[in-house]
Parts: sequence; C-alpha cells; structure tokens
Amino acid sequence: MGVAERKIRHKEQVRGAILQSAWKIATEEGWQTLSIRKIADAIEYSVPVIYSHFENKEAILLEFTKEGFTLLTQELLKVKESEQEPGCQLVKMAKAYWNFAFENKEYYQLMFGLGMPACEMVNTVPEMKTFTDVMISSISAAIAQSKNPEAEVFMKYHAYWSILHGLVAIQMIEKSAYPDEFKQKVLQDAIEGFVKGIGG
Amino acid sequence: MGVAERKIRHKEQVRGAILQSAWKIATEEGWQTLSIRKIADAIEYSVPVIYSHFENKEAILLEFTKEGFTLLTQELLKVKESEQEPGCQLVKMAKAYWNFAFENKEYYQLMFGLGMPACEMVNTVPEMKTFTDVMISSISAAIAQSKNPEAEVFMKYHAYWSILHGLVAIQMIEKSAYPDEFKQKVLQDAIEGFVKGIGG
DNA sequence: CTATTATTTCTAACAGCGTTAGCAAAGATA
DNA sequence: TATCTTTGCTAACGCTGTTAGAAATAATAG
Repeated sequence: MGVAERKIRHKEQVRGAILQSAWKIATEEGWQTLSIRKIADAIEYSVPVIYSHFENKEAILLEFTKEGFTLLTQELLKVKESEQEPGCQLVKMAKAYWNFAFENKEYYQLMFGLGMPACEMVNTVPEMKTFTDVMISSISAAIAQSKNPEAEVFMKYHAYWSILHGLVAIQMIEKSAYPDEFKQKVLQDAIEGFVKGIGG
Repeated sequence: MGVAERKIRHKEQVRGAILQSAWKIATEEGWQTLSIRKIADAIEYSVPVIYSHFENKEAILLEFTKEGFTLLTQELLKVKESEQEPGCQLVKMAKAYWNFAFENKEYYQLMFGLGMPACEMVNTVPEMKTFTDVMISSISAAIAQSKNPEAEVFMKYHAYWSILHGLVAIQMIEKSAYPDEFKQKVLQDAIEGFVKGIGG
C-alpha cells in the first residue's frame, strides 16, 4: 500500500519547502532577519509544523552550513586534483576558495560569519571536518616536499586558512568595492608570498 | 546656582552606570545576551531611562566599538613610534594588533566580530577612520622605500590588514587552543613573509 | 508656604522573536 | 460507520527592542 510512501513523500516535500523558503528569505533579506514565523508564512503552514522537521532554528541554519562546506570542499578537491605540484595546488585552491566566497556570499557568511556556527562544530560536524582535512592534507603535502619538512604542519595550516579567511572577510566588509582584478591580485600576491615562505 | 550642574553631573553618572553595567554583563555573559532590560535592572532604573541617554541598543555597542578602535590605534601608534624601519614597524605592529585582540577579546569581537558594526562605519565613524589611516600610512611607508614602489598601496594595505584579521579570527574560533608560543610564531612567520613579499 | 510649571521617571503597551503544551481536524484502519 | 492515529493549529510563555502617555518629582514664581 502506497499510503506510507505518500506520507513520507509529502513530509519531505514540506521539509524541502521549509529549506527553500528559508533560503529565499535569507538571500532577499539576509540571515539576520530570517525567522521561523516568516518561513511558516511562506510555506503556508503554522509555526509548529517547522518544529516537526527541525529541532530548532539553528538546525535549519546548520543544514545550509553543512551544504556550504560540502560545496566548498568539492570545489577545492576539483582544483586540487587538476594540479600535481603542491605549491601550485595551494595557490589554485586559494583562488577557488576566494571565488566560492564571493559567488556564494550567503553560504560563506553563514559558514564563517555573523553568528553561531563554526565554533564548536569544526570537529563535530562531519562536513566541516572533511573541509579541514582537505586543508590540512594539502598543506602537509606542500610542506613535506619543501625545504622545511620539520615545519609544524598545523601551524602552517592555520596560517594558510587564516590568511584566506582574513582576505575574504575584510573584502566582504569593505564597501568601496575595488575592481575584481585588484582583489584577485591581492589574493594571488598574498598566497604566493606565503607559499614561498613555506617553501624556503 | 549649581542646580543645573548637579543635574548634568547626575545625568553623566547614570550614563556611566549604563556603560559600566553593559560592559560587566558583556564580559560575564557575552555581547549576544546583553539586553536593555538587563542593563536597566543593573542600574536600578526603568528601561526608558536608557533611551534618554542612548538612541538605541546599537548606540551603546558603538560606544564600546569606538573605544576599542581608539585603544587599538593607541597601541599601534606606540609601537610604530618606537621603530624607524618601516618593515620592522609592520612586524611589530602586527604583534601589537595580535596582543590587543587576545588581551581584549570583548573589544575585538565587538569591533570585527559577530554582528553589526565595521561595515558602513569604517569611513563614517572617526575612531575607525583614524585606525584605517594608521594602517594605510604605515603600509605606504613600507612600500615607498621598497623595491616595488609602484605597488598599489591600497591593495597592499588590504592584504596586510586581512592577514592580520584572518589570523586572529581563526585562532579565536579554534577551540583546541595551541600554546601561545605557537600562535606567536604563526603570526610572526606569516607577517614576516608578507613584508618580505612587499619588499622584494 | 503654596500654586504652577518643567523635568524626570515609570507603567504599560506594541510588535516581534524562539519555542511548546494542548486541543481540533483530518486521515487511516477495523 | 465508529475507533484510533496522525497531523496541524490555536494560543500561550517568556523573551527581545522600542515608545506613548501617565505619574511623580523637582524647580520656579507668586
């Protein structure tokens, strides 16, 4: 009997509508103004229905955060595999990271930005763990074949990620938007300088 | 007649109590949980009294943000004046920036962190403008006497500040706290590498 | 010292938020 | 058709920032 299947199908349909509406509201008005009641209005259901799909508001945000980390990790892996030399890998990955951030501001702001996540979750949420693993392994490879193999891997990893995040964060805050070529050059200079620093 | 003076004195006393209580609550429970009602309770006045001293909640936060930028700028200038060579200046300023962030987490999180400010205010609030001016002038000096005088000043300034902010931001998020020596070394390596990148 | 005026302060409310208990309606089963 | 299960809703709790308007206090004038 297809009754149970239909119910499940409907349930997932509503779940999808919740996420879809949440995303729409967030992109139109920002994550800050997203509220459960707005989502309820959008999906034309009452508020408690949402709580039968998600434990709380944070769980909805976490859904997108995980999605964002999955997407970013995919981009990084794609670029990484297209390049053999670890140093070039890092430079290209930095560029991919940069592009992701500015082509998916909504994701990035949620992942690293204004609010809750990315603190205790870095090691508990699998999607984030995968992301950090990719970062660590790439940096490790670059260090391994460098002239400073005794370099502390985690320190270098931290510095690399920090620089990336910092570049993106400040550029996001900046209102007086520079031309994209400028921004690209900032990134390239900084990362190449850093990679050289690791290498020698 | 000292009646007007006494009134003003009392008014500023209340204003001080508001800021003092707000700071106490923020340091004890975090900026996120700070509320007007909590402040009102703490100063033993009713809520609307606070609105006769500050236009809204954001104005209270802005007060501390400005204070933070003033303090940070002072630290940076102090270090800057103790060193002639522009390259060394940048390295020392980075260290001072770093120390400020971790010795004044409440300030830093408010200045760059989780929420509202630092977006449109960078050029409108004088205290922030002063800060960015110090950053720009220092970097400009380093570039001027470098072998790449044609370097775009603002790009380099952005990269420098970005790296600093990124290093701090990621380290603040990180739970598995590395020893302080490690962190210091991360900073030093990254900044020295960057300054070398500017210089040659 | 009293009456009037100006100032200060408070009560109470509005509109919004996340969250949940308990009831009504609709669906599935016997 | 009657029973039971699931689903969804109404309404509330306690919190938030903010403000209108009344009450209490303080300063001034007669």
